[in-house]
Amino acid sequence: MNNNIRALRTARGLSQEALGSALNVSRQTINAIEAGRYDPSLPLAFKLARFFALHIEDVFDDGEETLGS
Amino acid sequence: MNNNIRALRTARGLSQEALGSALNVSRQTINAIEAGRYDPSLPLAFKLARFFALHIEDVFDDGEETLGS
DNA sequence: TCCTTATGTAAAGCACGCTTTACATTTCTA
DNA sequence: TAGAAATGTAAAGCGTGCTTTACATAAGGA
Repeated sequence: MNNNIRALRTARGLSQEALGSALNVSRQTINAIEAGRYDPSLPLAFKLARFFALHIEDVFDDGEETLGS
Repeated sequence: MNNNIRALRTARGLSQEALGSALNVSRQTINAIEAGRYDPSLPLAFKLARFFALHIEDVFDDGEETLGS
């Protein structure tokens, strides 16, 4: 599962720590997700997408064919 | 985390077993998710939403304020 | 250069997602 | 009303999501 989190975060000038704090997760969790070491839980995926005002499918990509919009 | 899976599934005349098979998960996994006993992993949430041709946010609801569309 | 901030990563530990096996109950249908 | 299909649920076991603690490295500002 790939994701855009690093790009979205840095575009907003946020550190991993700041993003983690905003979402109530540790900076290591943000780092691991950005690095692709593991996928977030569904609740955390919701928080991340909502934080960036995007759909989950616009933040994460599971590599399968996507919907028309 | 609430979800519409039971309604979406039965609207299509599928058993839990049939849906599980289509997504390569066990019927117990479908049952547990429908019953709200646990949330699916993010990859399984992608599969479920894609199966029903919906966005993840249209299948699952984490109870927080949602986006404009 | 020194200090601070940011990042990368590792280990131990706990909680949960998903499996298989198994059994009970409900519901449909012949 | 009997049998089959569907559903509900439980337990054991494995992998992983996330935590805290800890240490190392990189980069920027005074």
